[in-house]
Amino acid sequence: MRRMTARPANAHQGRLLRLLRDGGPNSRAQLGDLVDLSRSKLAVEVDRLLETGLVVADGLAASRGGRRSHNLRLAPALRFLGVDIGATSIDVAVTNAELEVLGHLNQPMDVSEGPVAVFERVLAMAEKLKASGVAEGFDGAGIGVPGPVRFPEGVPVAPPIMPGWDGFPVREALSQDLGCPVMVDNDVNLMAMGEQHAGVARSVGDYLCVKIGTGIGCGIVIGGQVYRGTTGSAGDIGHIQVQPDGRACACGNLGCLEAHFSGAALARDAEDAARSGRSAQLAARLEAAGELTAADVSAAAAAGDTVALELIREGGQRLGQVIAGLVSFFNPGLVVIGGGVTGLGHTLLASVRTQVYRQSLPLATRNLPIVLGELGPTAGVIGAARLISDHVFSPA
Amino acid sequence: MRRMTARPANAHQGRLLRLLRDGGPNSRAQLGDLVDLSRSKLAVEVDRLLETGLVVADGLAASRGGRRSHNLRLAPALRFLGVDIGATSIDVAVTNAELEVLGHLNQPMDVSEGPVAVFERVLAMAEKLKASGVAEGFDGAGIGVPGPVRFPEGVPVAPPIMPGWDGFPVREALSQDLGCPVMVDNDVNLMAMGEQHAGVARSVGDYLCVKIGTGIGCGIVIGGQVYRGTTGSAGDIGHIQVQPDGRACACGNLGCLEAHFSGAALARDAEDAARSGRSAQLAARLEAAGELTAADVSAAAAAGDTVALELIREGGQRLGQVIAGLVSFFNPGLVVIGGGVTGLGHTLLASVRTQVYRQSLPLATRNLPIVLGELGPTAGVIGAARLISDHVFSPA
DNA sequence: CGACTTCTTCCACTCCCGGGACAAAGAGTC
DNA sequence: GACTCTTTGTCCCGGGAGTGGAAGAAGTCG
Repeated sequence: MRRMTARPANAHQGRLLRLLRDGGPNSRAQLGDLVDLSRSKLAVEVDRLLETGLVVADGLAASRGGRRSHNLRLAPALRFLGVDIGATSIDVAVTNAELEVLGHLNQPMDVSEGPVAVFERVLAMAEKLKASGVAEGFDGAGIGVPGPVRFPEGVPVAPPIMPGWDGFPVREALSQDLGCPVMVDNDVNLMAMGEQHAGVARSVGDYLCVKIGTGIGCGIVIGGQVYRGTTGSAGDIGHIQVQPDGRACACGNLGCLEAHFSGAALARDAEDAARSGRSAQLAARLEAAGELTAADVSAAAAAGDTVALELIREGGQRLGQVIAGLVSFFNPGLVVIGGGVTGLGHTLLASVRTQVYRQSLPLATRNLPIVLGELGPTAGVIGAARLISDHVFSPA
Repeated sequence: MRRMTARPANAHQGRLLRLLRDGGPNSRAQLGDLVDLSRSKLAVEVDRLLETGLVVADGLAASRGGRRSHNLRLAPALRFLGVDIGATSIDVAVTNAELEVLGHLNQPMDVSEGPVAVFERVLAMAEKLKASGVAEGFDGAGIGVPGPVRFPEGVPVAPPIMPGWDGFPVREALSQDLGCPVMVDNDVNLMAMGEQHAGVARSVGDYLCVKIGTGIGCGIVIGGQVYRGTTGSAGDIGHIQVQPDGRACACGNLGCLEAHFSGAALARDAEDAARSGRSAQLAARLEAAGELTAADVSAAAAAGDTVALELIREGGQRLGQVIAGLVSFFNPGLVVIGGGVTGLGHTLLASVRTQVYRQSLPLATRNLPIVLGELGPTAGVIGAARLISDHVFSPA
């Protein structure tokens, strides 16, 4: 069932919609303070938005000393679908027009099973959310995939960890199935947008968002906009060399960051440590589970296991080395570290900070916060919703 | 003598001025094809520009099959001053409104002599150019300095190689002395703008411009605009670590790129090679001149000296290592290498290319040209003129 | 209850802009 | 050289967008 969502007729209306999205319900007068339009003009545009149904009246606003104003808010029935496809799991969430998460599902699934199987699952999860009553239909969907994307077309290109996805028309296909507008982007970029919208990066124009999961990627935000590079592969820092003649990487080179530090590398190192008997804790966990993950390392470290701590510390140093270079080059106003292994938390952060503050130039690091993402697994889905809402809230 | 240059009254006029600057003289009709304005509107704006004197009529245009059109061109008396202050020399040039260089002077001078002495010299050079008849006054001046700049104010901040320049109000002071608008930027950024305006980077939106001089810097161009970072120090890649526990750098760290490869490092390596007797050629040059520079290495390499070639090859490898990382991160559409040691030319280029194509991901390098800058020492001054012309040709 | 403030609506006026009509100037053809 | 066709420049009209003032509605505060 196709749902015809109205679109703003001009840039002013788009601006107003985004203000209502980011700032919540607001009165006409307050909007007037923000947008620099004459009262009459503002009234006209608001009336048109009310006509389209994108905006509705919502009671009286608090008085500012005189006549009380009527509040405006985005249509409460608007729903966006945020989908974050990771290497080994899928997150699907439903948000309202203000991008508040109303329902969120997570299921393990290997992305290598291919686009058809994955999207079958995604659609099933979306149906489940609908059935739970949080949505009747969707006005747009944002999709994140763990690899480079040709953004305008919404098609993955040459994704290393996603065999079978190269060239699959994700945007086209899902737009058909869901009956609503769809945008596709790299999962890291979406995390960056999520942290910017609702997380630690609010009010920062230029920043970097490093996501450590199965691999490592970096979202680049410039002037509030995600920068994607010439072919859509910007931020692909997992294969920067951190050690000449270092470990062999799946990409064919030696010493890549990902080979030395990432969810996958950490798990392998931990298993090594367990088998060689260097860490009793890790050995016990290996015994119990049959395999180790980054989460096990995190737990062991929290329990005081020195080998686990050392692994994290060393990884943070590698990561810090790369980030230091990027900071010198890009001079961001903030660095956010997030992703699956954020559980490593402050041990990792301390190690990264030490390395960056030591290696980068003082001018670039003087006021540079390096922090953990605060949204965890919802960063991706919120970013996805944000992506598509930017699209829906822009004139066609 | 203050020269009051008119400014465009609106964005349309600015657009037209920049079109005339970049495309040369043009007829109304051709401009109409480019700007998507109605003929009436275009006529009005052109008339106003003619009134201000920024644009003048210039004979008849070639016929396109019907009535011939009158050509328009930017006022032939407009003059921009481009100043490129390097670590050890100063370039000053005068351009017309189309940014063609009408006169160019170069003098050796050490930037460490301080801003007052340097600008005295700059003003003298500007006077000399005036005296030679290429200009009567200046409608704007762009200044490049070898260090980070707080761009909006036009003030150098914490420049490592420019003691005494920190906080010196360059823009303010020169604007007073020259009696025209002045903009200040990092020399590397100006080189990037120069190569974009008149060099190899025409028609490329996102690219990197690596300048190798006494130090090493990198201009970052995104969507045709220079990116300067949060504090104006973006592109400062000279102190990215290329070797853990490598050579000591003036900045206090170990293994910085600049310590291993730059004009200064190359000269030092060459002297070592000469003294230790490994290279007869270099020894002879050292004997003759008393000291060696990057140019000597370049000349020796051209003459077939294997030690010099090896130095260049090794340096290119270091540089390529860093560029490979930046390419993965930034995914540019082009990489330009320029600066004083471009004389090292194709030996260096080959070495860099090898390293980048081997280390970066195929998706990022698939269509990535890595080339030498084609403007040489004029890139900086043209970029400076471009900077200020963008300012002058924008509505106030 | 009255003075003052804030918010909303209405309206007249201005300005911008697009497009059509027309004239001017050239090219090409016979 | 006359004629047609095309391109270019100019003029004018009408529609639409936007501004700011004024008046009215709905509050607060003393």
